[in-house]
This record gives sequence, structure tokens and C-alpha cells, in this order.
Amino acid sequence: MQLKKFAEMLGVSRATVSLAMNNSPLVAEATKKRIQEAAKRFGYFPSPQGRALRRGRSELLGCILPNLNNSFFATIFCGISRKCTETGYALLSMHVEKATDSALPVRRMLEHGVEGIIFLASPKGDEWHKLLKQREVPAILYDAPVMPGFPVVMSDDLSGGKMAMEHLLARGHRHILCSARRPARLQGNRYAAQAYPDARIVTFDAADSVPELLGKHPEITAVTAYSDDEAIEIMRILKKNGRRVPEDISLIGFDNMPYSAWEEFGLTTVSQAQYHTGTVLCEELLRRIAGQQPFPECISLPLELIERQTVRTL
Amino acid sequence: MQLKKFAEMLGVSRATVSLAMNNSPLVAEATKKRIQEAAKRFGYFPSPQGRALRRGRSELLGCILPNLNNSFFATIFCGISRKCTETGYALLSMHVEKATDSALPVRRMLEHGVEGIIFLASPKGDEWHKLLKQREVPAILYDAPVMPGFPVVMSDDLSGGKMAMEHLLARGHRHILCSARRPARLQGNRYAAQAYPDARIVTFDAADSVPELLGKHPEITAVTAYSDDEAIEIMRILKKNGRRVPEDISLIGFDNMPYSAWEEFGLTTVSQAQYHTGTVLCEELLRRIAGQQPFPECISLPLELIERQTVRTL
DNA sequence: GACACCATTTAAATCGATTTAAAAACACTA
DNA sequence: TAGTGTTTTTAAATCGATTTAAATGGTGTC
Repeated sequence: MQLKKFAEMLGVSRATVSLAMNNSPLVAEATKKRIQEAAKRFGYFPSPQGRALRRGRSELLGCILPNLNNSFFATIFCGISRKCTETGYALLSMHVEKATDSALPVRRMLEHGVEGIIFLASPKGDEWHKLLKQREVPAILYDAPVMPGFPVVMSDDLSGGKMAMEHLLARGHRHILCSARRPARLQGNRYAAQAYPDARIVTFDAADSVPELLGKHPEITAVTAYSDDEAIEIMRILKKNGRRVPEDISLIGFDNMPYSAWEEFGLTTVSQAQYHTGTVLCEELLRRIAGQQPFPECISLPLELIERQTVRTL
Repeated sequence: MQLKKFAEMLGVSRATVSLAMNNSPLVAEATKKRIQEAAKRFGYFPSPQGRALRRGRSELLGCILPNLNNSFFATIFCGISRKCTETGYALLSMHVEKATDSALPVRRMLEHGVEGIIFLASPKGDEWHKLLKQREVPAILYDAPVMPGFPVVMSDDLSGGKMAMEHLLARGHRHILCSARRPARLQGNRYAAQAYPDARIVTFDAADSVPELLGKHPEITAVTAYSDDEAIEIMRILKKNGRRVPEDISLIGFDNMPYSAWEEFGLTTVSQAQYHTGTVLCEELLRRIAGQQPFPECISLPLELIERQTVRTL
């Protein structure tokens, strides 16, 4: 039923109905109650389209997702979703394959009138930002290269690397094999090592190369992995090579995936607060939409070390 | 920029612009090209709200999700999402906690004008279906109790139970401990057992109770679990009790979670094609929206047995 | 030149609400 | 009773597109 008929039926004007439905103080309490109850009884509800057109706001946010087989992104997504629900926004999402040009999903979302977009999958191609700028729709990126005009949220890799390293150093490790896949994190490793003159760092790129490097550098007693997944892979490889974790080699992961806590692994790891990451992404985007200053270009998220059973004290 | 100004700028009528933007054959090729190119250059695009109002369609689907820390639902969600993208719909999603009354998310989605809703989390409360019926918005449920007027998609538990059982029976197992948590699946187990007069089934409810039951029935050689997660828990419990899988006890899971394939577990399991489940949910909902007959009330999805290393041939 | 016919273009109605400014209703005072 | 002020209600404008039916322009035929 449309506003017009409903108003006629009740014998009041369309304006009164609209105001009543929106709980305006301009309309008398009694009338309001009467109209709201009638709406329930007769099933009248304002058309979302009409309302959106008139109000000029869609209350819609978009989120571009990588495949969620990885629970890491799924958790961030949950965080975003909850924040949206809290703030009255609805969340539009779209999954993209790794190589998809972001112009496609962006265009689709703009066609639906989103007020802002969160890229959980790093954007690809060079048209997406033109589209967004043209329509003045703000966007925020997660863990992507900085792009002028678009804020990026990422974990504080430098501190993360430092944190993991300090944990090992404090437990007596001095010769440590560090993943080189994240320069900032490696830099954090190095930074922490400076406090211990006898500390030495060797770097590696892929899990495969770990046994060889351990052979070449028998003094190494600990490894910091690129991710929990890589750490678990390294655990397997070490086990096959007859080395025990943590008795022979200590190991630290990164991400704190749910299964890292399982007793099969008991992985000590550096945790990105995933849920919180989602909250921050969403909040920051909403701030942009509302035009609230200031606009930081890059937001680092704090990390936390989760101690389990893969680091031995020497 | 709005249609009106853009049309004035080009010196044509609003109608022509609108038709050109929608690629109508009514407008001359040359004009169409001119308008479309000008739109790109000057950044004109039809307002989604205006368009939605006039067209009377939002091209929006809603999906109500449980927490996605479980990758099972995340994969189904990906399937839904892709189908939406293919068909030109956008997908609105909302996460709910276990106990949340579904009227809340449903109302929120209706306020945004969704044309249909997929419940990946089983609906709670008794207001949600009234809301949907009142507005004539179709919905589809995943793995929930049947509710008149709402189709349900679920895995074919009967066949699944039969399949798992046959796999064990064919490998010489005759005394089998079966999870009783899914009546339909247990029925499938029983059904398969009928073909083997010497087959015996014992049932259990929780993983905890498995060792005790195995002690009471030492003739049992295999277990069918409620889920992969339960199977993994049972593996742990068995290991602690000094029983090996599969040397002492064979084990079959259900769900085919990504980690079930890991070498730590190598779990033989019955697989629900999760991605495909998403596709079916979405397709079926779209059929309802389009008003296509017939409307099956319950759709069973085929299952598949994934053979790994937890079942021993006796 | 008048007529018919086709291809384009356009004016105007419409979708369904919100909101502003003005009108109406009412209460109160002098 | 007229005048003033306050509370409610309403008429009408507006948001930005789509679409139908009518108008326009051009070509070809008799």
C-alpha cells in the first residue's frame, strides 16, 4: 500500500502520515499513535526507494571481499558488519577473484548507490579510483599500497616484528631465522635485535627453504614465520626432517588463526585483532562520509603476542 | 550532476538522455554515442535512487549470516555472492548472534527494500515470517525446520548417512558407533545396515561419551561423527586414550572442512558441496522472486564421500 | 503539393516518499 | 469579541529518473 491510499484511508494528509511514521514531534501524540498502529494493522510501510530518493541517502556501504575460505577476512568482515548494523547502515558485499579489475565491482556498487566502499581485497586496475573520485564516494583500503586520497588500514608490522623478536630474545634465542616477506616486519625484527649485540638474523622467503638454511646455520634456534599458515607448514617440514618444535626449534607465527590454538599446533603467534580491524575500517569510512576531519592517510592497528607452546626458553 | 542539467547542457531532452543511457533502440545511434561519451567525460550517471523508485525494483537480495568463523558458512556465502553478481543483483548481508530474534535483521533488510532473503542462520522468533508475508517478500532457509511457505534447502542427510555407512560396511566393519545428533542421517545409517544382517549400530550423542561406549562395546571398529569438527575432537580423545586412527578405530566425518584434508588429520568425510549450496539457495530464491512455478518446499542437495586415511579395510 | 510512413525526439505523467511554508484549529488574554 | 500565540495539520514543491503517447522532421510516392 502506498502513502497516498493509506493517508486517504485514515482521512489525514500524506504529510501527517509521513511525519508520524518518522516520529516527528510536530504531530500530536494521539495522532501519531493512531497512525502507527494503523500502519501495523494494515501493513503500510514507507517505500525504501521513495524515501532514499527524497532523503538523498542510501545508508548503504559496500565491501569488496577476497574469497572467504580464509577465516582471517571472514572475521574482519564480521567486525565491519556489526559496526554497520550498529550505525544503521546496511552492508553490500561482493567477492572478487584475485585478478579481477576492481572497476567492475566498484561500478556495480555505485549503481546501487553505496555511500562508501571498503576494500578488503586490494584493488586492482587503474579505473576504480577515477570512478570513486568522480562520484565523490570515499573508500578505505585494508593492507594495500598507499593510494593518494584513500586511507589505508594495516597492522602495525614494524611493532609486530619487534614484538615477536623481543619475545624470542628475552627467552635466550640469539640466532633467528626471519621471514623476509614483509619488509616492515623484518625491519621490526632487526630493530629489536639491535638491543642484543650478539643477536644474529638470517632471512628466508619460502617455507621450503627452511631446512636447508637450518643446515647451513646450525646455530639457529628459532624461526619467525610470515603467517600462521606458513608456521604450520614449517612445523610439518621440520617434523619430517626429524626436528621437534619447540625442543629443537622455536617457532612464532602471525595472524592468530582459530586453528593455531588447537592442541595439534599450540602455536605462539602475533595477533592482529581481526574483529577490531573491521570495526576500525568501518568507523573510519563513516567518518569520511560524514566529512569529519582530520583524515589520516594510514592507520596502524596494534598487535598482541599470544603465547602458546612453540617457543622454548633456552 | 543530475539528468536535468546534463540534458540541458547537451541541448537534448531528459527523455533522450535517459533512453540513451539505457541503450534503447529508440534513439539514433549517433545521438546515443554522443550522449554516452559526454556522460563519461562530464561524469553524469543516473541516480540509483531515482532509477530504483521509477523502476520499482531494488535488485537487492538479503542474506542473514551466522558468525563466519566457521568456514562452512563462509563458503556457502561465497556461492550466493557469486550467483548474485552473475545475475545483476547486489547482496546485502547481516550477521546475527545465535539468540537474536530474526525480526530485527529482517526489518532492517526490508527497510532497504530487498526483494528476497536467504537465511543462512536459522530464523528465530515468530514475527519474521509475518513481516515477510505482509510485504510479500520471499525467503529461503538453509538447514532449518520446515516452515509453511518458505522453501528449505538442506543436505540430503538420509543419503549421506547411507553413504558413510556403506563405505564402512564395504570395508568389513560390522559394529559401528553412529552419532545420533541428526535423526535423518542416523536413519540413513540404519538403512544401509539392513543389507548386512550381521551389522550392529550403537549410537552416541557427544564426543565425550565415545571412550566409555567403546569400552562397553569392544567389538566396535568404526565411528561416524556428526561433523568434521566432532570427528577431529574424537581423534584427539582417542589418541589420549591410546587408540590409533585408523589402526584401532576407523572414523568418518561430515562437512569436508578445509583443515580436514590436512595431513595431521587426513579425515575421510562426507562432503556437502558448500559453494554449490550457495548457488542453489540463490537460484531458488530468484525463481520465487520471478514467480516461476513450481515451488518445491524442500530441496535436498547431493553429497559425496571424500576418501582419505581414517578408514581402514578390515 | 499533399499524403503517408518511418525514424527520432520530446513533453508530461509517474514512481512514493519528505519537507517547508502556510493554513487551520485551538486556547488564552484583554 | 477580537487579538495573540501555540499547537497541529496540510498543500504543494521536490528528490531524479523512466516511460508513454504525442509531436517533429525527413523521405518517398503519386
